[in-house]
Amino acid sequence: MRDLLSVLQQIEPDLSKSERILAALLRSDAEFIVNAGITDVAERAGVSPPTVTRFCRRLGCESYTAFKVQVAQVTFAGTRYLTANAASDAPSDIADSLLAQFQDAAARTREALDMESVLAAADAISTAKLLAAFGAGGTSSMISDEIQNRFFRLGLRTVSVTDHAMQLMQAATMRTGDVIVASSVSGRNLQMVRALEAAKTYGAVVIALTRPARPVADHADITIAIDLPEGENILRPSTSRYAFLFVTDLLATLVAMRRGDEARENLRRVKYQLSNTRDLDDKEALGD
Amino acid sequence: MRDLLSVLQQIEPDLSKSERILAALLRSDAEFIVNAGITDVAERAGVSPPTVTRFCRRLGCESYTAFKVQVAQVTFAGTRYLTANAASDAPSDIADSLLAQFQDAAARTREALDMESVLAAADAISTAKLLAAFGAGGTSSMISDEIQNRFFRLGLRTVSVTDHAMQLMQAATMRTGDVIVASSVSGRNLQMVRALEAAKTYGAVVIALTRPARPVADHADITIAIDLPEGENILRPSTSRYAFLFVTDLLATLVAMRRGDEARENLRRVKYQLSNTRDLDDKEALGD
DNA sequence: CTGCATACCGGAAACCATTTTCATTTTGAC
DNA sequence: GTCAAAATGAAAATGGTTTCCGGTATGCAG
Repeated sequence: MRDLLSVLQQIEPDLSKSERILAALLRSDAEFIVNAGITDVAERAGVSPPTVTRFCRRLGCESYTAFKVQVAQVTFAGTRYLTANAASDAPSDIADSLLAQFQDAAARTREALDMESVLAAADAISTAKLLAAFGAGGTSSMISDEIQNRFFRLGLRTVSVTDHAMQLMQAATMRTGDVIVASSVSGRNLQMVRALEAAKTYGAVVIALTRPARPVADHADITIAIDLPEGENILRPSTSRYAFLFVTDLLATLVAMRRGDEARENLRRVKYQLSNTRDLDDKEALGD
Repeated sequence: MRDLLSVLQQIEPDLSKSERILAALLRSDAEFIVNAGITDVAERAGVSPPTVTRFCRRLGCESYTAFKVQVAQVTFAGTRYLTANAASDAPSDIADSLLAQFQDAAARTREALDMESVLAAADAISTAKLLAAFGAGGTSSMISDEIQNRFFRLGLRTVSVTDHAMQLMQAATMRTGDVIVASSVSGRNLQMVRALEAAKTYGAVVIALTRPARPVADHADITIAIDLPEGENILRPSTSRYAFLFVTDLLATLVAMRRGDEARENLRRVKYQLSNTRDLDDKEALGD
């Protein structure tokens, strides 16, 4: 099933004036359309009902009703985004709005993701002799540790370094065939950049998970761009952690598939050792 | 917005015979309903159109059209969940399916969340003299560190302890007014349980983020139940990290709101010190 | 500038799906 | 068995959607 909004994007140039008004309305207030009849939509857009019908046909829908159904589907995630600002201070509204933010952050990240860089990164990582994860500061160091946690299970020699001095020292020991995954939310971690430069002179490949067009990205061989707007409420935790975590998971999954049997064998061993000492169910998750 | 299927579940016992037929049809072939008119649905179910209208009203919908829109939404979420098994090995399909898994994990967690325990936990944490985060193993230790990362910013004395021996030692030093947040994905971390027991004898309040009805939950004063089914594909990272992270964020936000000005002042200080030493934009996110 | 062809749009009528009304049937209690 | 209440469907009424068609704008050629 193709997505209504992407169809719209595609045929936008061919649209007439009235149809563009409808397109704008669809984008700005899809929820209204879902809850309104064709006459309401027509009136609000200042066009006639037949024009609305024609607009729906253009988007590949049989009828206005079919169109409405499709709008309902694509905006399901979207309406959640609208509630990203909590309706009230009531805890359950806050929970809803955090959930919306999280879902939105993940969806946007996935949407903006450049698969070619992801693939290039997965290729590099899956054959790395040593994988070093760099990151400093709340989110970035968490991601760095998480990278270590995910990749050592796949049989890769992995180390997480979250201390600038140690990053520089680690960099000094690296050589051709080694890979660094450098995470930086701001993209401006200059001390880390120094370590990356050093590592590159010794032949390591640098993969950056960071904002594009910033120092960290500029010094990387492969950049996976993650560029989320930060929320305005200082009391709210930032959503970028979810974006970084999502990319980490994607990389881990792709690398696991590339390494196939070896990854499976290592995961099995980890699980076996855990269940041996900790008396867990066989079905228990890895990694508590 | 309430979920149609959960409403259905709730009122199922009160339904009449014809309505049950419709309920069964809705569950078995929602897609058909989305693409059909009321007469088609009526015919297929062997009932009359008015009965269908009444059925929609019972489910809280204004009209059949409104009902159809809602069905479209829930089934869309459903198909997303179904695509959690990637359509193919193509990286972008895998990305989509990971995204679907996480969105689903987060939504389920939010749905199942017991707000009363969350509130009780937020109350306890916001007045804690010392906050100790316990956790061991991949996800749980990550969450433990993350709790430290989030709460120290709010002006709480916070420490993360991810080592069993240290947990026991930490527990021995705790007293009334102190709070422990214990994370355990499996809920069976027996060594941690020992530390929790010790801490309780010295008067600390224990909050557990874990599966219900397992040792860790049984030894907690407040349990926030997080109970996600684990995926079957061993190469896939588990989704429980997102669930735990979501709950952590929610707690952090609620505590931040309770602590109000003090939280704001501490966040401002952290930001100020960072921008002082690191030459960041003023608009930069906290916590890179 | 004019005339023509084309595309676009809206009014009104036709059409069709949905809903309401109301009579009938079924169910269940006494 | 009888009655009341609930459930159901037939048919009419309603209201929303689509089709048809004519008017208007736009662009192009002469």
